[in-house]
Amino acid sequence: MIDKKSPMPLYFQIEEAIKQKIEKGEWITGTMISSEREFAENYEVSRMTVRQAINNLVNDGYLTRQKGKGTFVSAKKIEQKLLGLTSFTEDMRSRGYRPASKLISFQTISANQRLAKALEIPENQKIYEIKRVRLANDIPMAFETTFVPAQLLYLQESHIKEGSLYSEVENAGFKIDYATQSLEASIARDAESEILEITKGAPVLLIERQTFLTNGMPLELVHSVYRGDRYKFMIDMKR
Amino acid sequence: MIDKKSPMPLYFQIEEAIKQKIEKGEWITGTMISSEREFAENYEVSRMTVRQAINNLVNDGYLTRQKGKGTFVSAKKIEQKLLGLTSFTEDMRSRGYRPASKLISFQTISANQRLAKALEIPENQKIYEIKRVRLANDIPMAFETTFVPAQLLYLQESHIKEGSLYSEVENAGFKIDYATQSLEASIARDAESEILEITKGAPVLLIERQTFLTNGMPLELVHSVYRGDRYKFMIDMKR
DNA sequence: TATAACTAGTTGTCTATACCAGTCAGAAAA
DNA sequence: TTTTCTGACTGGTATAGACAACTAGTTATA
Repeated sequence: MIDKKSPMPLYFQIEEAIKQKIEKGEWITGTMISSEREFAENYEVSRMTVRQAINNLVNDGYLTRQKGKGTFVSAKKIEQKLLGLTSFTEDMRSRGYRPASKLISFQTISANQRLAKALEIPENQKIYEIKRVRLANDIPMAFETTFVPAQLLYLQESHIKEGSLYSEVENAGFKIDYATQSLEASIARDAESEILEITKGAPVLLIERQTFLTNGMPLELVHSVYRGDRYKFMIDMKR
Repeated sequence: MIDKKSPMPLYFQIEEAIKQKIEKGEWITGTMISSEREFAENYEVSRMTVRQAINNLVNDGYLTRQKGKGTFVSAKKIEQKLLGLTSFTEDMRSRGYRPASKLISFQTISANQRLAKALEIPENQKIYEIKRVRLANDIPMAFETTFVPAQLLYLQESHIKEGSLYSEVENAGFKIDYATQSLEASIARDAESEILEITKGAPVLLIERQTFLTNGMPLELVHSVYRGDRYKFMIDMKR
């Protein structure tokens, strides 16, 4: 259950164990979980370690504490879904599609004024330009161009083809923090209509996303052209 | 500085002290703050107490930790802007436009199957249908159709014309909690192109929003058609 | 000169313990 | 029977210390 020799921190293992019980429905909303002292005894760890695990779950909204009473499973929150800063892959999976990508081009270019500003780097600095077609069940869904400052991490074509960009980012020790997006309706241009296999003049959804790391540095600028006939952008917002 | 006799927890006092330095600009973005051991010594508390204070500030986005290096002041927080569940009026104001509305029609209709489902009411129940043109600096920006269950609150044409729908909702003692939205690109149909003063076939952004109250009841279903050439939907998301 | 080992500093994890502050049920007192 | 108190539970705060993992600069070594 809990492996004291594992390189994973004990509190993290406990955290995952509790999270699983909740997500598997074993502990439903309102269930009072074991007390901190009970956990400590069962897992043979100190109470403070249990508290660290529970703290994280409280912060993530899985649990709520009540002094003198106990710790309870929260109502399943929209917030998990909320504000989903998701990748194309996650997004499509959650819709029940099989996501895939086709790399169109991968090259290193010099930042023009607009890119330099968006990525907060000096002009003419090197950046990667990644062009991909995004597929859902083998049907073209979007044409995506990603710009990443080359100084931030070293990328090769194989990284893009085999893994996701975001896993490379995490390998490099960075963490994604937030993004600002803009969405607008437009009309497919020649090149886009061909790649997306739609007629010229068909409606498309243009999405531009700027992603930031926890240290405040911009990670990427992504320009996407989604097929208007196949893609709906879904979002939940809380007051 | 820190009052050990105060009923306020020590970690909370330390938390506030650090937060103040950041908010007053004394510690700017990127500043490395004192190490946990230094704080502990200065304040004459244990390191774990300092950690609790810093933990909270990290969770709130004020600080970021880097193992082996130190703890640093984060880039400006964006959470306030985040999560904007805003009305058209607020949205336009924040962009520097002068918002206005023109009421096209106001009537009571019976819920068809789709509306009944979206508003979680029995079929054929009465609902208000409000059609409005939304203007920014007197230029048509969107054509909006709102559906509200009549049982929820009593509405008159004057309410819509003079005040906002949301203020009526609050007067009735309800509180808006969250909304789910979908956005997609499309093409202006005849009626829409006329009202929005654009050519037929011009790109438009279709936004459908379902708003829920704190008690979980749906308040409204809003279907909007925004001009693709004038409107960009902006959103910030946090990981 | 280049490389490896060391060192002092940082945050990260974990322990064992203590006492405080609410909650609630059952025992004792009215 | 009703009220009050007590005790055993809950999470909340705080301590002092230990060692691990990582960073960056310095020193010793090949």
